[in-house]
Amino acid sequence: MYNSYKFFIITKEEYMDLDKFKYIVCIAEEKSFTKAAQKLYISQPALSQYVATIEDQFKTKFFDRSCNPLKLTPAGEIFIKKALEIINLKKELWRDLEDSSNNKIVTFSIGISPNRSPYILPLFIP
Amino acid sequence: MYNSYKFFIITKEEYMDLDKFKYIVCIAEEKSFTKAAQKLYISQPALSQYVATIEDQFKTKFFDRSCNPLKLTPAGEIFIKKALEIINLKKELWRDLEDSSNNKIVTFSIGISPNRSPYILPLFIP
DNA sequence: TAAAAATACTCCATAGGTATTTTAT
DNA sequence: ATAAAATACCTATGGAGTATTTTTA
Repeated sequence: MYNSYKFFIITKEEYMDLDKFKYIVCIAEEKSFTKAAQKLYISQPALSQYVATIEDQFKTKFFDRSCNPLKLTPAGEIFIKKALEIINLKKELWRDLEDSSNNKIVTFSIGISPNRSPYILPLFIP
Repeated sequence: MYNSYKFFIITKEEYMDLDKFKYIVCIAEEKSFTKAAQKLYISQPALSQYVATIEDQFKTKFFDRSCNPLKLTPAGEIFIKKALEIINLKKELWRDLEDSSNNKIVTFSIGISPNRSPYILPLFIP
């Protein structure tokens, strides 16, 4: 008879910082780590390390550094495409929440006679 | 004559960890910080702190804790809705990259006589 | 009064910095 | 030879833990 084992495979969850997707996008735009780092106000090594980390996570290279200027790999293309969609949704999220937050702030009650309100209230609507 | 000043307003960029969006979703589903924390395999205080941080960033509350079970605020509803879309796009990103990665792995060359290839090659195509 | 969320603190993992080396034109 | 990316190493921020104190039904 065989022993029975239970394995709990702890897969360290990938780390996905939405705001750093723009790092990859910026490198692709600038076609350079150094220039992208300047635009992003971070150091070039920090950017290289970030890319290395995320490339390791996906077990793929996003950039072909063997040519100058560097260019996107097919995986890089895929990443950029979806990343832009995600970044866009994030912006929508921010906008929606700011809208709702602003609406909340300007929510107030006006004491006004019912027969005059049709003339006054439209003035408040932009 | 007045002195002239230059102000560099450093707005600490919001921190958006895509993978933690599910924290908010989970709390909404479980209607409880404690239960959500258990499901997420983190401590309840860690979860409370995360929510506090992100609520501060958005300057809005996502949950109304004044009732039991707690419920989503309007801002919370907005967050969940967009967060689910973003989480879904993230899954697509993973899937797309894994697809491309798998394709790369199985890319190989076969030495085969041209006249036999029409019969053999189809066997490799799923 | 009991269950759940918030607070206080501590610790450590890691993002990002500087200095340097390696690589590619 | 020069410019750009990678590597080595260090520091400090903040995410997550334990212990404890408010809350609210």
